[in-house]
Amino acid sequence: MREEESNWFEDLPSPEELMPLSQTLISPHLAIAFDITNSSHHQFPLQPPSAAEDEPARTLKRPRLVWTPQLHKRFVDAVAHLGIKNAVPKTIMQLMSVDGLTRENVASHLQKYRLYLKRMQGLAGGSAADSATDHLFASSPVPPHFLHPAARPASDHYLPFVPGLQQHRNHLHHQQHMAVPAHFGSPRNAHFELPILSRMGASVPGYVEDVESGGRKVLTLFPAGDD
DNA sequence: TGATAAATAT
DNA sequence: CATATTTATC
Repeated sequence: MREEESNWFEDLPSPEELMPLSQTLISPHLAIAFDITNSSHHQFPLQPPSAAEDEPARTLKRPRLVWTPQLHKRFVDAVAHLGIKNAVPKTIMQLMSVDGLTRENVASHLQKYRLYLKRMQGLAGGSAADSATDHLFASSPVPPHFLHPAARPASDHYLPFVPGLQQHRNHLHHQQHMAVPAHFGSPRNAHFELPILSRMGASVPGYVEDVESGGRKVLTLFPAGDD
């Protein structure tokens, strides 16, 4: 009964501000389990033949975002270069320039990341054993400035880090189609459309793949380049 | 069923 | 924007 979910795209940065990377949408399991990307087939979401209705991106609820280690790496990198002061969700999101990534996503992740840093401070020098919870965060090295209360002055920038500066030749290995999961073929699962790709203005070769995992739709952003 | 991650609400 | 709470996923 909520019709107010049609505001996710309003946070989308302008194409000019955006430095779209090559992101691939794949199933979380495969993304995390393997370090490979695998685009299945069409770059376009499955669309019902002769279906008059489209443009569902406006009213559909966005699938859960899965933070891959690579994506988190990019997040940390952005925060590091921005500095703690400027490391606000909006700025981080803009610097990351990951298509499909919303400010809410970054804000939520930032919250967890801060708690992670705080928790890590408490156990500094002692046992830094990750309790299987910080796996994601542990995957990426934490800049020293993060743990320091007043380590660096306000006018400090790690690096310029201009969006588009790290333009690597993101080679999307969309060669092989992903292996079909054992439990593929969910009985009753609606299909969701990928929103942003369409409006990116042909800037990003991102691939869209809607995957139902055992009955739930999950969206995974999979950065292929950088570092 | 519980724990964790992400989303959503305040 | 930060924090708290709720929801979904593992």
